[in-house]
Amino acid sequence: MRWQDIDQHPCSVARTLAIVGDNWTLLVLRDCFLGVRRFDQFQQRLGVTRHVLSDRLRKLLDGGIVEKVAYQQRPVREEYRLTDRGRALYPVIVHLAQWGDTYLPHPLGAPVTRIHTHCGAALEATLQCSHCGEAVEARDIRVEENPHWRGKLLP
Amino acid sequence: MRWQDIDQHPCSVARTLAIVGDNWTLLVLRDCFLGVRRFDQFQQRLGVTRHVLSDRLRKLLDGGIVEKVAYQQRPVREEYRLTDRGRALYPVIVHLAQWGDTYLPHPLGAPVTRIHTHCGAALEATLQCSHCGEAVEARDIRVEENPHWRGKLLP
DNA sequence: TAGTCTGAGTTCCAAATTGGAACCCATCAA
DNA sequence: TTGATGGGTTCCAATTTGGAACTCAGACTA
Repeated sequence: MRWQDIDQHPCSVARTLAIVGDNWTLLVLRDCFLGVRRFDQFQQRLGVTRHVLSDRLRKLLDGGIVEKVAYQQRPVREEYRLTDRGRALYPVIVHLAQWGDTYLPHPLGAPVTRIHTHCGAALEATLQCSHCGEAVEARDIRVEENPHWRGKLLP
Repeated sequence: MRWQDIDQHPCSVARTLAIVGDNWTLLVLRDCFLGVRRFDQFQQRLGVTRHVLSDRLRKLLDGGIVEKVAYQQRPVREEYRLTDRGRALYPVIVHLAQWGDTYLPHPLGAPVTRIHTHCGAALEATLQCSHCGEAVEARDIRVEENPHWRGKLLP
């Protein structure tokens, strides 16, 4: 199968990754959440080549994760801003950052700390069940296949 | 910059993505969490070519995310199992799946439901602050640069 | 005893994608 | 008039991928 066909897949993870699962795209998103908005700024920070960046930003646009907003007329200059859909991916970035901080620590410490502005504490995200409020680990989860795909998706 | 150099980066997200941020690797991980363990099973489910799969599994091994365990002797056959480090990536997969279910819904509904075995409810993960217990959104977070990189990492 | 099957890869080649660099275009500023 | 600036596109060589075939060790089968 080609990578470009995975957006056809019934799995939600696969369809999501068809937009953001690419080598550079999650780093572009990380930068979006740090407030980066302009093409050249992404390019300099990531060191990715310009046409790859151009292609990835187009995919994020097509997926509705960022939108182009003109920040000046004459000459028209546009920047890329996260949409609400895009901001909903924040937990993914936070958990990737936390995993890295925990398991691949940098000798000089974590480069940034995320502060929850409402309470002032450093954010430590855990997977929590919104029903019972308990912290959830992978072993506490059972996966149920929905009737239409019975026997087709699970191993 | 080459993609292969991003593991040098001070950013924890970048270093994490150096291991899992590849086109196919997060799908391999998704399958790990569904219980897939054997080379041919990954290969058939993903449709990825064998040498790409071989390469990705090696990176997951090197990153300590999976380990090889012999499930029979003579001939020795080994399977790939998640380590504790690997299981700690579960929130990433869960949030990717939830995002896909919400924003790229499949006409036939979500393919699988994750049930929290302790309480029996379908898991709906939210990003929560472990200090105050409140649900956290991207706009509620302020990023603080740690002293050593002052002025170098943030835009 | 030869032939075939299985699991887990490795090797080969053509096709697609990337990295690097240069180029383009509209506008502003000197 | 020349040169920046921002946001790209175009070109080519080098790398990576997709697809298919091959390997290898042991087991099963007739």
